[in-house]
Amino acid sequence: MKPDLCQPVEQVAPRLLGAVIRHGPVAVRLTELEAYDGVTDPASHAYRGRTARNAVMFGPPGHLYLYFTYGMHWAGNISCGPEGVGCGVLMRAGEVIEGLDVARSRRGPASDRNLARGPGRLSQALGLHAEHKGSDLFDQGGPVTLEVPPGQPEMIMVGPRVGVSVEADRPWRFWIGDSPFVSDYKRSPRAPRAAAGVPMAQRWDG
DNA sequence: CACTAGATGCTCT
DNA sequence: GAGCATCTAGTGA
Repeated sequence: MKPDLCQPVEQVAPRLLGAVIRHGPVAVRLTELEAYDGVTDPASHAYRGRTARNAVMFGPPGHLYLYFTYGMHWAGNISCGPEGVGCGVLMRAGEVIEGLDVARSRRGPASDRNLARGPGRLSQALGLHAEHKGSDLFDQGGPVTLEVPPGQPEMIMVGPRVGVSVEADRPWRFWIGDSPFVSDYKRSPRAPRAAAGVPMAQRWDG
């Protein structure tokens, strides 16, 4: 089924936990997602307006926004919000559930737990790169597809996003509470110290 | 196990 | 030129 990706992005992100992204033989069940909103969120690539890089986020919802960072990693997002609004959900981690042999060969010596734990690793395990920019994830004939099962995982957790230097306390990271296929929290060294009373992880109740 | 330094190149200012 | 929604390999315990 195709969920409503035009709800507020911090409501869409938890809704997509448990979804399965597939590229060829490799399928990954998403265990950890982060919301980025172009209007209210200075941590979003879309906050400063449309550019060549982030244009996919301003396009129709349900497309793949891929960006290259740290000189060697691709990170994948699901574009959200109506056309003209730059929102996205970062796929931060997942569990490889099909195509393990292919995923392992792409990931070298990594353990199975680390095959897709982290945005760069997830993209590498799936074999995503420049040619998949902008793919329609809900086009069954396209190279990369997303399948969202009805219902939601039992235990959803929420806490601040990993690695952002601004808005580092905003609790817009969501993950499946009992999954081992989830990142460790790491605060950006450039971010100011956490404000008092900000929980690193708490149960999410939609 | 915990911690950290360095790699590496695209994007925007 | 600065910054980056990261990752790996290395060290030390």
